[in-house]
Order: sequence, then structure tokens, then C-alpha cells
Amino acid sequence: MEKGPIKPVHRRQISTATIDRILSMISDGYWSPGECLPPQRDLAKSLGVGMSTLREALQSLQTMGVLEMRHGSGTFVSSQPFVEPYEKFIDVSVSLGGLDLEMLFEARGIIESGLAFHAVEHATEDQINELFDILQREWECIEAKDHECCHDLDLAFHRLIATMVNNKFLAQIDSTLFKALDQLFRVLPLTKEGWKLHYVVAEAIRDRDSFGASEAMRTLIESSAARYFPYMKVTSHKMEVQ
Amino acid sequence: MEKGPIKPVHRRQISTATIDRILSMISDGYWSPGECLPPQRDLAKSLGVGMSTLREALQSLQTMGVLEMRHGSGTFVSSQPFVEPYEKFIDVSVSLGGLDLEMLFEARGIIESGLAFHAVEHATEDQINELFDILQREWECIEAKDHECCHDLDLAFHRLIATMVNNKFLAQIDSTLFKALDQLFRVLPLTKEGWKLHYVVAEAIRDRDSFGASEAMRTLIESSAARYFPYMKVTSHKMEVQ
DNA sequence: ACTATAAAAGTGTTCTGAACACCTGATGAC
DNA sequence: GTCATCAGGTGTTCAGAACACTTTTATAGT
Repeated sequence: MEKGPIKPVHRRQISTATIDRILSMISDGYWSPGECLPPQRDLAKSLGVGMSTLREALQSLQTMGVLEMRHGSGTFVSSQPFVEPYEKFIDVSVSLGGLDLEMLFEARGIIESGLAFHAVEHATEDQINELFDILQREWECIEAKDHECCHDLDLAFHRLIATMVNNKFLAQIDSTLFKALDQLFRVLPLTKEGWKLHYVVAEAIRDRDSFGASEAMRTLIESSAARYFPYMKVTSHKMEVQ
Repeated sequence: MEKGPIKPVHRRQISTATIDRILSMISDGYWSPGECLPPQRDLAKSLGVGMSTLREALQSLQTMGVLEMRHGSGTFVSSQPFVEPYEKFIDVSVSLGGLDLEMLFEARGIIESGLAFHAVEHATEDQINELFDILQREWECIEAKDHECCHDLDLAFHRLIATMVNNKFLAQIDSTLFKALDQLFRVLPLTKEGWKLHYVVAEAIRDRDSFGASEAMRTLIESSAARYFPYMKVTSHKMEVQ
């Protein structure tokens, strides 16, 4: 794309205006993903703003996951945008009272059961085999009481199902929720009962049973939540796979 | 809370370290929601960083929705954290190729059908009456061909269901998705067929049928998506309410 | 000619100090 | 008592310099 002169910004809040300008320039294709922006000194000159102001904007855009600033190299448009902007401050939101744990568990239950539903139609044979392979290793870790390994496999189990659906948006949110809940209180080790629920989900996916997978996953998340909130009401409709 | 001396930060990336420090101070309750932070000049001094650096951190935190900077007044901890950080740059992510529309529709389908499922157990009689009231007005607007009004009622319909569940996290994401999809291509006007689907959802909620509500909502979103992507595969399992 | 080291250029990072803009509360005029 | 004005506090923007990291180029040794 040919590069004409960069139009300067003017508005009451120059910092915000600069963010919007850069955002729209990227949106319009002036800069492509992975491309390097001009040096900050030059860019500030071109935009007609001070360097501090420009940097405030760049920093915010980096927080959004749109830009990536590399010391000594340059400022790049993120080639893989939509990173985890949440992650960092979900726990802050919790502390501030904007969110509570049960809400996050509920959200995770909804998203994961939905993912399981859609995983049924997208899963390849290889992925299903991989799923059962994870299950196999989970069982071994449970018997060996290797909690660290259990935890990693648990994450792998959920991540694989999210991968099946191939929906970056939900996968990102789900991953963030998993990490947030994991961080807020170290997740309890996987039990044999939990493993059984994992197995039911895997079976339903293998048998191409959308509703079964969805329900099994809902039960799984709710039973997981119930370990932290014993008083929490569990929906627990019918666990019998159709 | 009593306030001891503020410990200075030290790390290679001072800007990032400052963000983390402030975030953890809020998380630890050093500053409460709605409270005013010290003047930037003083705070920079206390943290042992330059003012530009501090401002870069504050700006990022504002982007996250954690802080609110008011010109001439002060910098405040957001009393209602967890605002819409997504909204601003979802369209940028789309432009950069990180997200595509079908993915967003799929995400919305999953979240909304999950919300509908849970709405069944949380909905009050008043809310259900309100839902049918919206339905009534929708029908009138369709007959009058008042597209603007239809659009608003459509939004109200979905928003009310999200409200029933009382899950801010999902409600926020859902609302963001609605707006993003609405903005990316102005939503098509509500048809009588669409209204019928709305009605099925409302009936299922009234009858306290979780699965019916969930499935009806899935069908609704998918049929909505199908108007934009005729080639898109519609799951459309059984529409018959159990 | 090749490689390893050193220098230089390019770029992001941080700090200081100043001037400006906005909001708020105090002061004074009516 | 009410309103306008002013002064102080606070956020906003800018300019310039010094520093740190990375990449490229130049140099020296083999």
C-alpha cells in the first residue's frame, strides 16, 4: 500500500484521539498485521503530537493487544491480534466487586458446554483419539497422585475441546476463565469422580451426541464449582446420555 | 485502611511493572473503588518513576477500565469496573483477520443459548411479563414496518434475557457481540418468522423449559446468521420442544 | 575469504522541567 | 444571600536529553 502524508489529529483529548487515529489507520489497512510502524519520534512528528502523548496511546494499544513494542527493534502491528487483554485484570475486577467467583464458574459452564456441543460436529478422528489419550494419561496421574500432571492434563482436556470448535473468540475467553479461576484459588486435584465425568464428555463427542456432550460438560463444570461452593445450587438435570 | 509508605518499583520494563504495582495495590485494597489516587506528580515520586512512565501505566489502566482520569479533578479507581474493553477493538481484530463474522455469530449463539437455559431458573414473573410485553410491541412494529423500533425491541429482548441470568460477565460479552455485529453490517429488520422464534423462546422460559429455551435460542441466532451467510450450515436439530 | 569481535546506527525507554487546560473551592462585590 | 472572579490543585501536553536494547556495519584476526 502506498503511503501518503499522515494527517495530524486535533481534538480535546489528544491522547484518546491518537488512539482512535492509529486504530482506524490499522483498520483501514494503512498498516498491515506484522508490519512495523515508523519510529516513535517520526510518528509523533507526523501525527503532530508530542512523544509522551504518542507513547501513552501506543501503550494503551499494546494493552489492547493491537500493537507490540519491542525495545530496540520497533513497534509492530500484532500479527495475532485479540490476545488475552482480560487475563491481567479479571482478578482486579473480582477484588473491586465487579465480578464474583460463582459468576465466573457459571460463565465457564455456559461457554464450555456450548463448546462441547459444537465440538461434536467439528471433531476429527485424530482429535478424538487425542482426547482419549489424554484421558488415559489422566487416569495414570490420578493413580500416581501426581497433582501437577493432573492439573496440566485437565487444562489440556478443556483446551483440546475448545480447539475442536476452532473459535478463537470463545477459546480465548474460556482460557482466560480457566486461568483466572485457577489463579484465584489453586484448583483442587482431579478426582476419580471428576475423571469419570471427563470420560462421559469424551464418549458423547465420540458418539457424535451434541446434547449428551453439552450436558455432560455442564455437569462437569457444575460439580467442579460445587467443590468450592458446596451451597451452590447444581442444575443437574438428567445425566443420562440420550 | 491505613496507608504506609508506597514502595518503589524496580524491573527492566518499568512501565509494565508500574501497571502491575498499581493493579496489585488496588487488588490488595490499598485504594478502594471510587477512591481518588494521589496527584500524578506525588504518585510518580512515591513510586520512584518518572511522570511520563506513570502516565503510560495510568492510561493503560484506564483502557482496561480500572481507572478513570478526570481532567482537573483527579485519577479515580473505577467504581464500576469491568467496562467494555472489548467493544473498541473487536472491529479492529476483525480487520486484522484475527476474528471473522461467522465466528462471532457462533459465539453469540453459544452464549445466548446458554443464557436462555439459565434464564429459565432465574426469571421472575415480572420479567416474563415484560418479555411478552416486548413481544407484543415487536409485533406492532413489524406490522407498522417501523424498522428502527424493531431493532430497539430486538435488542431489548436479548438484553432482558441476559438480565434474568444476572451474570455481568456474560452479559457484557453478549452485549459487545450484539453491538459489534450490529455495527459491522446493519442488522436486517425483524421478520414475522424471526418474531415467531422470539415467541418460542419466551414460551419456553414461561414454561420453565430449560432445554426448550436453549434450543429455541440457538435456532434463533442461527437463522439470524443464515440471513447473512446463506451458505452457513445450520445445526437445526430438533425444534420440537420436549 | 571467512569468522569473530567491536563499533555505529537505529529504535524504544525513561526522566526532567516547563507550560497549558480544566475543575473546584474560596474570596469578594453586589 | 447570590453571583462573578480568582487562586490553587490536578490532569494534559510538549520538548529535549540521556539511557538501554537490537540490528547492522565495519574492522581485525585467522
